[in-house]
Amino acid sequence: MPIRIYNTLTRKKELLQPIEEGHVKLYVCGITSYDYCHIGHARSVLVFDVIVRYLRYRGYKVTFVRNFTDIDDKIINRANEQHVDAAELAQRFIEEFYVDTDRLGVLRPDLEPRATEHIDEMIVLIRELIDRGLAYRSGNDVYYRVDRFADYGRLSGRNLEDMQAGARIEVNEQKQHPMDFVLWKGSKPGEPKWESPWGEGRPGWHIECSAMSRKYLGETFDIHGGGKDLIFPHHENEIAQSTGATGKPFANLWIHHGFVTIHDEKMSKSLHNFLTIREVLAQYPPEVLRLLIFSTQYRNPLDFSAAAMRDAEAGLDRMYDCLSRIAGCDGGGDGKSVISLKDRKKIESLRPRFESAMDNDFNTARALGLLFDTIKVLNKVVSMLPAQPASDDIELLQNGGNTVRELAGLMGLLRDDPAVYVEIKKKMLLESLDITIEDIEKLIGDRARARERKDWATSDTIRDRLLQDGIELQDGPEGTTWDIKLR
RNA sequence: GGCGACGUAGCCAAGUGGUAAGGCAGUGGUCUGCAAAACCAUUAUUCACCGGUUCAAAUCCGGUCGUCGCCUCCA
Repeated sequence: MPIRIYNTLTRKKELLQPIEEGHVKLYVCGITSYDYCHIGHARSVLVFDVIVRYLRYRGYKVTFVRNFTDIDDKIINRANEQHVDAAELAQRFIEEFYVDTDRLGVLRPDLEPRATEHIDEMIVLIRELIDRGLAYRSGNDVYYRVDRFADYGRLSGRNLEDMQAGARIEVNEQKQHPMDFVLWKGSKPGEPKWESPWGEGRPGWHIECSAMSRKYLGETFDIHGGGKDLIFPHHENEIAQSTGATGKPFANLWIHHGFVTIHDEKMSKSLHNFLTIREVLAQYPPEVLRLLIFSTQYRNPLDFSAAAMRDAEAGLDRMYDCLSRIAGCDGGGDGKSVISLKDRKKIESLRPRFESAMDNDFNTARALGLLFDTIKVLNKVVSMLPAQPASDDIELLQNGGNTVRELAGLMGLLRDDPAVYVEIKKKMLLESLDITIEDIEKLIGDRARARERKDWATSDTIRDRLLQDGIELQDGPEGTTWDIKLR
């Protein structure tokens, strides 16, 4: 079965047909490193993480390049505010980026080029554009001449007239056309700068991706990705630069994911409504955020809220509980199978159904639904099992559980041992409560003695008291266990 | 103003012509001293609204309303 991907350029789902048989070349726009990453960045990183993992699972070789923008106005401004060196600031937040993405269990790309390490390649590209009449020098800057590039606006579905009509751009005397964009910026005193044929300066934002993708993936490659907000102007300008310079198509497929919203508004630095990855991970296990993000197809908006995280957490618990239950079902005998043909088929057909969901534009929401659907059947089977279950049934359960875990793993889910997952969560939640494990255990002991004398009033008082602290008691055949009550 | 996306149960969310996946919450049951947890079962005659095409529409076409995004830095 072929993989179909929605292509922003054509607004249709298209078959993935790598230029080089079996080898997908993917370029994704990474962060500008001047601050901590928010969960919108997390979505970007996680969406491409699952895409890369899935393509590899499907047998493709994937060369995955994601850049760091480590020089730009925002970095310079922030560095000035904090009285630090711009390069140091950029380096620091690249390191913080790794702290966050490592905690999320994100695979590192094959190559992570930085803008400042590719100034020479950018200069070469700008020269080519000047030679072809697509760029011009103006003062200390170099600009791209948009009206010379016939396809300008194709990716974002606009034309120059429309854009000018609604443009909120300030008039710049240096530009021949208001929509022209800067390729090289002459530096002002005190700013980071590099030598160039046009004097000291620094590159414009868009040119780095054209230069670096060309260097590592070639003039034409398979997939270029990023957030929807990059379609215009960033990706539009990349196409103008790259195709302008080479005369060849740039990327064949463009993947753009939707935004994370809060109260249905886009999360962004300028609106000050963002939550950083680390703020969220201080409250929830990383896989909860992954589950939330993959519960919606990547192109749709995703509204973040505590309620949504709670739901995701409950769902993840359900997944782990199922695995843990299956792990407890060992020792098959030669009893009769209790699994119906229908249930057996459902369990055994998970993989092809999962693949067909993912083949259809990486529909993780549907894929997760299939996983839960299988979990429902697995749970049912476990509950039907007699004392001496048939070894065939045990084998089917274990295979089913293993398949669930393997496929969930493509989304970076169910990677913990179920028992470990529970422990980590308990520890995390206990830290936010005003009670120690010793206190809890002492009260459980008191209550056990009360229960022995059938003093239900005392027993219930203790239980209620603990519940007020967020501790939930569970009486079982082997004594009383406790758990943190979910938010 | 231009361009685009979306509107499916209380909430989230699949479904892109063949008679509504899944999760959370709710309800009933099993279990329990009573609970909780867990498991099982169950929950939309209907897909914003109005028209049209079709044997058949949540899915296609036209219109209306609503929400959001891009056109400035943004994942």
